[in-house]
Amino acid sequence: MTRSDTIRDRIRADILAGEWQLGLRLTLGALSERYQSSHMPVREALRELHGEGLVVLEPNAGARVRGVTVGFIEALFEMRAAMEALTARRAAERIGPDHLAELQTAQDRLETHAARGEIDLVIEANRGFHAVIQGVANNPYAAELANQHSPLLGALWMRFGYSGDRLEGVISDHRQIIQLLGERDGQSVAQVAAAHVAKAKAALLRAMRRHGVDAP
Amino acid sequence: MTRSDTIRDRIRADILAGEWQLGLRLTLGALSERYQSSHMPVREALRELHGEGLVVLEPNAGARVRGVTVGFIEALFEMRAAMEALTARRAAERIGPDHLAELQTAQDRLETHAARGEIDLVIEANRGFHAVIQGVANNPYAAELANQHSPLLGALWMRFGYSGDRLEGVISDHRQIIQLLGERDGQSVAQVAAAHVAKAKAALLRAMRRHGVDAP
DNA sequence: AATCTTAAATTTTGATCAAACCTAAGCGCC
DNA sequence: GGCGCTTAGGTTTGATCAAAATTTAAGATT
Repeated sequence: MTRSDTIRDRIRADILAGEWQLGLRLTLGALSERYQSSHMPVREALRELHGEGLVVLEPNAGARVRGVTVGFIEALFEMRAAMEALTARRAAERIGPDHLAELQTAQDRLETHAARGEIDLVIEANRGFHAVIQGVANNPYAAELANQHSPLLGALWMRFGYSGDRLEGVISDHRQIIQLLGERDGQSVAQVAAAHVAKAKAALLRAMRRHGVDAP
Repeated sequence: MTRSDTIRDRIRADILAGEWQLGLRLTLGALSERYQSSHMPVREALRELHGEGLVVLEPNAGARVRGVTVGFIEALFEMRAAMEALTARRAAERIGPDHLAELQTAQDRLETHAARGEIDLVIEANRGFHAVIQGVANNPYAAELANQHSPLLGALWMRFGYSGDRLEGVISDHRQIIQLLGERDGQSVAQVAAAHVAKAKAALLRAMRRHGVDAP
């Protein structure tokens, strides 16, 4: 793990923790002092975060914090819903028994960790579940695009919580997705996948409001 | 326009021109010599191109060219189809007479340039048309994501051509989209928008094959 | 002869320094 | 007194150099 990577993660965590307010200008001097490094790793970290959407860059004017607002979250999840629906539909066309077994394994792991309340492992297992579907869909570039935001999403869940009833919903959705993929019902699985993401959006926004973020 | 910006554009053009083959390792030394600069602007340019999807980065292992293959183009346009459908549906919910007039103006400009065969201005006007729809949809972050690849797409069209019958198809699709947005028929406009992108994908792939790129 | 180890060369990453660029405050001029 | 220019401060961008990591190749050992 390179230095600019760790700095990127720390800046992301600080933004999500509300350390800096929306639109604040992030200067290289301040950041490099805060994280005890030279300017360069900070520069690269900011470009990475720009790719994740957490930071906006303007030429010759540096970087600004993009606030994690309700509008931002809604946009992010709407995009994800569209992508997941697409991926699920494609996966339904190509899935076979071996892939179904793989999917079930990922799901079993997720449920085990859920039962034990190991949130971070649940998040990781969830990523694994969706990675299997992406693999079946055989569209590596689409998967890459969809995963561009996964560190951000993981950090959001860790910060704002992953409630028990949310876990139940995820598990039931996943079971339904496995079922429908097995029946190769692309139309239905696309709808369930989109709804799955929509539920996640609602749950996250609820949790954010509970933490007093961006009330309206 | 900063130096890393121009280098970014030149690298992109060189990749699309087939200057380097798929998977070739791009070393900082070679690139900085080729473009007569130091390492740093090249580094930033490569990170930008990584965001566009033209280059893959691995820690401590530098950058590799991602070939503009059929699979890559298909993935890119499938994502765009999903996004455009989403945006169009949202726009249908919110559009008003003033926005419709704005859209018609953009379309008129596109048709004027098309009649004169000014391809580069057509591409620009086309971006304008879709920008209006994105504005109406009022989802700036989704728009940003969708536009992340627009320099790449523009370069692709410039390189592989924009045939006359393709122009006709674009114009007719756009007219239909305006019509359906005016009727606030979100369901239909989403379908037309998705089909619009699908046609673009087919046209581009045809043009690429004509140029002998990635035959299968 | 093949494989593991080790060392050299190349390459990426990080630090420091110089130059170009925006921002803003102070001064003179109308 | 208000407006525009100039200059000074700070910030981003670019260049150069040092250090860490990786890859390549050669040599020794089994």
